[in-house]
Amino acid sequence: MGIQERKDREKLQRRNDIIDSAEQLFFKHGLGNVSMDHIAQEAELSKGTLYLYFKGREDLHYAVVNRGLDLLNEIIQRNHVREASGADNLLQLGRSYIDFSREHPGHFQSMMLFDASSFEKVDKEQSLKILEPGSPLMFLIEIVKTGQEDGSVRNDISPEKLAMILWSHLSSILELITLRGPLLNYLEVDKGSIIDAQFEISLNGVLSK
Amino acid sequence: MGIQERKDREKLQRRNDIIDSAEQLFFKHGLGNVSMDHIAQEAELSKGTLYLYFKGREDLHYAVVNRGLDLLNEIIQRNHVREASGADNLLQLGRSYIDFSREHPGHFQSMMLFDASSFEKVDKEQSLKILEPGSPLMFLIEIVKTGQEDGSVRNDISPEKLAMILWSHLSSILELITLRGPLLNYLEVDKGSIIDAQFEISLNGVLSK
DNA sequence: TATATAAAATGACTAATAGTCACTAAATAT
DNA sequence: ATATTTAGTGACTATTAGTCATTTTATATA
Repeated sequence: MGIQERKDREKLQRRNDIIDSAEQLFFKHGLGNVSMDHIAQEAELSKGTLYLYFKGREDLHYAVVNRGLDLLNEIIQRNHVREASGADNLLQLGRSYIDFSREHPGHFQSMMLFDASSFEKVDKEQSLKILEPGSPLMFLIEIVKTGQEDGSVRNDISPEKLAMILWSHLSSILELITLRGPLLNYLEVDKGSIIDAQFEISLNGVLSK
Repeated sequence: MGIQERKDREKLQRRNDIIDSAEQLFFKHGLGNVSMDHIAQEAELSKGTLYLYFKGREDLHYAVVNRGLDLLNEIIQRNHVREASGADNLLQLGRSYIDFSREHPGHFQSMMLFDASSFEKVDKEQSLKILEPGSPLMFLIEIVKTGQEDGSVRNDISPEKLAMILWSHLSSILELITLRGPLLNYLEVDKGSIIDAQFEISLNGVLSK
């Protein structure tokens, strides 16, 4: 039935239009300064319609986060070198994440500000993308495994644990730079060099000796 | 003038009573589920009175955070050994922070959930406690300096930078455990051992070789 | 084509809640 | 005893997330 297909396509399109509007406003005015009315107006729809496509504000926010994850994943996949060692790909993945935070600061902030505790408010269908194969985190775990197999990464700690540590470490520094710039300025810490330093420190602790 | 002194004392007392009430409710129901009306009721005051003592909700939240910082600082100072090497005190400070997150989970969460971007909403008077001498972060910087002087800590990176890295790294893992337990469970990562692993990794990268 | 049914969209309405302010009450000074 | 200053009150406003009875539009049917 061709009509149903078109309708599905249009529904998806409308959904994406709404995310476009939300994204644009979030990035422009900051997450906390954008109301559902505001988004509805931008999307040229009534507020009620937003709730036909999203469970609520958090669900819409998470849809934006999901786009960020897709973007990040693209960058990671693009820079991944199948033939390289696990260690090298680890380094590369880190660089990809840093690039992402620089090239898509809005998305990065949106991801950092997504409250972990509001997962229940997110529609189940899109809820666990972070845990799906192909997500940045899952891919990182795979790379750590590869590194442990080729001997370039220490194997006395489980790949999941190592991956979570690496991810948390890098995220925390990027968050520091993105959200707490004034603190770093006050302490006269250079933003570029702190990334390099953190990178060396935590990667070093993860590679084989 | 004795009357003025008593009044000042009573004012401070009232202020502390309000923080007590807020703290209690925050810890019991979670930060996001407590309204100003609720706090006023708990403190047996009218809502308007809260605004005589605090600039707004964020300011009150920060007052709770400030108490947490004081508590953390106490623990850090208690465990500090003046005669020990910088490296040893670094290790000790990390342990103190971990202890704090375990013994005062409410305060720890409250600190983690305090939005860095809302500093402007905080009363100037209590605003920059994090940057005052004697705060955990400033004390950490001092310890790193000591370590660099006694040769136990690498000195090719500024103490401020190293301190920020260490602080961010440990905070991120503790935040992971506190706010994203389900993720760790799903990945079958043990909470206790991930702390140990992260500790080893990031401390190792900071000590002299 | 005209009519019935289903799907999509609307926006006025409710509920919750942060913050304000004109007023009252209590404490202190004269 | 009265005036003045300080502390406290709670009804009110403004904002905004989310709902739902109603309307509009699109599709199916006769």
